[in-house]
Amino acid sequence: MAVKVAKAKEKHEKLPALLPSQRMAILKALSDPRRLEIIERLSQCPRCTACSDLRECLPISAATLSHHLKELETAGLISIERQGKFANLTLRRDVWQAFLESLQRL
Amino acid sequence: MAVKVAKAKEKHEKLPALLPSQRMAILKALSDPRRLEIIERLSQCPRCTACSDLRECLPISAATLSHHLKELETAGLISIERQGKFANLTLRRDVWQAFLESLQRL
DNA sequence: ACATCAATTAGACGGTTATCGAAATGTCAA
DNA sequence: TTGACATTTCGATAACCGTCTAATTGATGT
Repeated sequence: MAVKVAKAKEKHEKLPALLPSQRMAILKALSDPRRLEIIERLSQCPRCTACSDLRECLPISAATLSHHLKELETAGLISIERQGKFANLTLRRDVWQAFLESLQRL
Repeated sequence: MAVKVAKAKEKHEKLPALLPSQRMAILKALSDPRRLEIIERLSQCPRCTACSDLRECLPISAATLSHHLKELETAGLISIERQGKFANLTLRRDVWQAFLESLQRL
């Protein structure tokens, strides 16, 4: 999923512009306060141990958090790297940048 | 409503940063395909005669369009200038710019 | 005054979504 | 193996939201 984006990041290639449908998916994903806060926190930490850390800040159940994370992942904004019991989240800064540019281009 | 923004535009002042609540309101407003398309169209035309023009493009009833316009106005993204029977819409480009910057600042 | 037209409001309906508790899955350590 | 722990999935519930039709408001021209 969203393979091109990951490859482009590794190879320092220029990202293709976001499709309108991808832009819409991201906007929908950002239209919830908890999800926006997750993105904000991920953007501040270079690495963020997942739910464990996030659940200390957000007043939601583990189930709800898991739901939001899946939404963000589906929208392409974060990647979830599972390691044993835990899950590490990272903001996809290249996708985020492409998203901002697609809004600037209007 | 959003008086400071309008004044700042006229006087070429620097806009204050968006409050988190304003940013959230704008994100919510943009999370609907029709509203995003309205913003897109407004950004292309320097002046856009309201519902008359928009309804030719959007497959929605007048009532639904009116609802969406009110949402965009409440979020601060557009201003509606009523002249007799008609309503003229304009994108608040200063608010839009402030919104983009508040996302870049993350 | 009246008819017409643009836009808004009111009210209802159906689909979507955020949320939870409970159960399931999977991992690690003793 | 067994138990504890992190995360996900399931099923249900309540609130929200986009949409419509019908009725209303307000302005214009005859």
